[in-house]
Amino acid sequence: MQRTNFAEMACSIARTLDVIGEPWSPLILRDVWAGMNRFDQLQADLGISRKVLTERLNHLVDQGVLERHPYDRRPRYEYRLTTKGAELVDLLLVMTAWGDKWLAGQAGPPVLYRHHACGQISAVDLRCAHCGEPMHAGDIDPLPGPGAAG
Amino acid sequence: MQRTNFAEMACSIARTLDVIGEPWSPLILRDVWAGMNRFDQLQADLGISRKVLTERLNHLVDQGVLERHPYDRRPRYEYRLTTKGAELVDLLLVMTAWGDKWLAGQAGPPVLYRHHACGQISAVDLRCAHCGEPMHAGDIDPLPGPGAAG
DNA sequence: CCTTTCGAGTTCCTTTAAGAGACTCCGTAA
DNA sequence: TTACGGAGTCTCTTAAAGGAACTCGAAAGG
Repeated sequence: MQRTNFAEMACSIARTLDVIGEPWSPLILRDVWAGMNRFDQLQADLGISRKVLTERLNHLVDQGVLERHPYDRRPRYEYRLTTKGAELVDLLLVMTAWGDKWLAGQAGPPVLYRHHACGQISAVDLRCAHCGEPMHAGDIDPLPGPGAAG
Repeated sequence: MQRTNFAEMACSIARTLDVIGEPWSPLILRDVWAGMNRFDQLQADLGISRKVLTERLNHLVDQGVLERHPYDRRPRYEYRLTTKGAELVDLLLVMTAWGDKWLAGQAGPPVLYRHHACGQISAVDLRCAHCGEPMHAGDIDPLPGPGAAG
């Protein structure tokens, strides 16, 4: 497909999609976060085509989400999350919470998260960074910002 | 392309991607949330192909994320978020927060959100649903859950 | 020294999806 | 009776995903 370029849109959602919106990219991020750092590990775990994996890894490195670290005298690299990439994992946590609630069915969630601070199995909850109260779709009004188009 | 089916994977991230992971779907959701409820409005605002818009809307309705509401005696429908869909907007808020921080550049965020509870321009912050402390990539350990594969 | 092996890509080919734009269909209004 | 508006549908071109075989470089082993 000749895909539309989301990066140029005056919308942070579209721009974020340009970084991790392609098929497989969020799952690659998930795996790297979970400690799968090498090409063949990722390829085997995901069952992704090697060609596509190469493209995705290059893109994620170009975008500053992943870094290549040599681990051998041969040209061998591990992929690790940058700070920018680690903060993208928040997105995965929210996807997990939504998928667990709406798509897991009788079997229940495939993965549970234990929170270090309290030691409990838990999920993420969205709060206002300013007042700490819940912040969801119906709790906010969008306004044009400084970077608005036009 | 013959795309891999994410819905069957034992992973809530993959399953969520099966619902809104296709190109354009998050932007359609954004527009519907912002009050663009009709086919031609969406098509004009996004610049998306009519064929692809039809496919995406059908899929989102099938998945229970959007609902069709007749608004005319002719076969005319408005698309509205279901509860399931409105909760997906959380994902968009997190994408916005990340994009605003890492991709907005000098111009600043294209859109600002005012929080009803406190009246301030703010962004979302992830907290543990159990203890209320911050919950991010480094604050948790994944464990196998009841719906784990195999 | 010659051959294997291993990990990380790269190349080639087929299939499927996105983009673009014209066309259809149906009720209403002029 | 014709024109119009809104929501799709059809067709064709281009690009991307899947799959599998191939390459390449450094080490290891006989």
